[in-house]
Amino acid sequence: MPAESDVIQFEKMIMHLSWAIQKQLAQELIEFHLTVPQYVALRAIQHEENGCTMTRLAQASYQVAATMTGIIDRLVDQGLVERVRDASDRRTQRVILTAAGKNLLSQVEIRNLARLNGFLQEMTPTDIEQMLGWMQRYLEVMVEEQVE
Amino acid sequence: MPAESDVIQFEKMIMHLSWAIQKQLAQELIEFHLTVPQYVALRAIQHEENGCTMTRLAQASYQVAATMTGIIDRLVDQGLVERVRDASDRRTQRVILTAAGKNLLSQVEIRNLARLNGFLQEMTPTDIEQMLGWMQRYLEVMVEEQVE
DNA sequence: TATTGTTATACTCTATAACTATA
DNA sequence: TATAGTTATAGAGTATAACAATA
Repeated sequence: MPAESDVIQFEKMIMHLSWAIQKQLAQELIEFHLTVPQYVALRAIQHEENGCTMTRLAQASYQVAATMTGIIDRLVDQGLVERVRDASDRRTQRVILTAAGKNLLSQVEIRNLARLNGFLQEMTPTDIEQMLGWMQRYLEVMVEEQVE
Repeated sequence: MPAESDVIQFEKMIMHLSWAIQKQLAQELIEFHLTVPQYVALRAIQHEENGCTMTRLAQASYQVAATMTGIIDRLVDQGLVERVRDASDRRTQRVILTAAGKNLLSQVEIRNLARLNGFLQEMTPTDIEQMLGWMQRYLEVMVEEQVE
């Protein structure tokens, strides 16, 4: 059983850090003319092979479908994604990345990885494995179990 | 030097986790009629002895002063904080928690700590110390150095 | 009837620029 | 002049409810 003071400090750190990371990400995305929710959506689309349906996109982004509509509208306006009607089920929209969208995502990724190296170079491979495992576990216990 | 694939996986995990934590926090705060920025502000005020100035509050929340005005307005409307003019410098506002504000914060804290215990009980005290150290270091290297 | 997605609406968050009051 | 804070404005994100099209 963990010490009470450690739990309190842990809670404080998680709150501060997750907020700070999001605010700083927002800052960095400005030069790419992206907001954080837009970036989250782009990455969700990127991880799907044949385009991502709006329902899937909403789930992956922890958003309501109506919210996604607005976010995708703005990405379409910027020419970063396109909506394609599914042939087999004409209710479904498949959102796909354009060439410009893929290009922009890889630029942001390069930037992210370069910055992250500054932190990870202090760590041993074992440290990194351990952190990855803990973050994965945190996600399972603290987030995914809650979203029932 | 860390493996390339670990860096990529780490970046992916940090992005996903910090976003997921914030979205889930937002979800939990609904029943307390709070938004995440409001909660962040309340906690910043809590950590100051004699009330928190708007400028300090903006810094602590990584926000612009004008944004804080609106957030504090809504907290005042809810009766959770009050604005008090500083006697020595009448330009300065000191924002303080009301009894209701303190009470609400402690309710949220109880909830947070209870949930966190589910995760931390799997960990040894050494694990927790190590995670705290890494999170602290991440904050220093990846966030605070950037906010020059 | 159920599902997919959008539209309408109302409110919060956000930054920029212009402003007021005080130092 | 400089600083602390607010107001005005415009746009993005957010959820709820009502809706259209398709299954």
